[in-house]
Amino acid sequence: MNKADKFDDKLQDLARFAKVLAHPARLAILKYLAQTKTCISGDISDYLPLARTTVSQHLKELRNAGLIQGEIDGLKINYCLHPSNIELCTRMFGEFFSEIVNVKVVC
Amino acid sequence: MNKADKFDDKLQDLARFAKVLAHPARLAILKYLAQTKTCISGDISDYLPLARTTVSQHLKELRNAGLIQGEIDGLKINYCLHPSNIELCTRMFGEFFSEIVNVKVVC
DNA sequence: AAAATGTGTCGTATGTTTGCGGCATATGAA
DNA sequence: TTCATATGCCGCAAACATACGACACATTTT
Repeated sequence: MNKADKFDDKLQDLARFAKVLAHPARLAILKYLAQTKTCISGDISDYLPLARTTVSQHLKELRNAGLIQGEIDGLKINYCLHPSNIELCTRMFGEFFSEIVNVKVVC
Repeated sequence: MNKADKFDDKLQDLARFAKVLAHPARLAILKYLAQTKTCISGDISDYLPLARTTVSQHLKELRNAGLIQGEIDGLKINYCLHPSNIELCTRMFGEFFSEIVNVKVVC
């Protein structure tokens, strides 16, 4: 029943990124990681009003989308932003918006 | 069970915009409207591989988010982008990305 | 007045997301 | 070896999104 795959690849990729960004917890995690440079999953669940497992799931989605990466450090996992993919995402949104912003309109 | 409202207002607003953009059909509609300047719902469902009612629902979400507007013209409704809100959305994403892009990272 | 047209809303089936407790695993400390 | 810690994955329940046919409604056209 999902017809999303009948659309242009570029739009699908952008929609996938948008979906990952479509939850305040994930936006908050990205901002937090931008501040802290790196931190562990437990720090994030202390910081956010969410259970540890819930944060873990959000981290998974961010990782799947390539927006963050994790580095194992003994018992802990240090999470960081994934700069090149953040940049790709930034560029893709920028390009999309440039196509629809400042369009003269009739109504 | 929805804890999304425990987050910062700004992040919630951005997440709401992201959610609307998180479907290729809605991205396609926005691009199509940017091209055509204005068109009716039937034109869009002819253009996209979706049923008329499905398009109608997507249009509703875009309208609710303020990204498009409709003007009644007799029997038809001419849809257009909503330039000021598109610009707001562009700005909000731009601001968010500027906070997380080009962050030096340790892993 | 009757038919055609362009839309919107409703109901429904199916699929996806969200939040979380419980369990498993893996590293490090006692 | 035994215990504590950090984390991930599983499974569930509730909520939400997606797609669409059937219907209703208003405005044109005939």
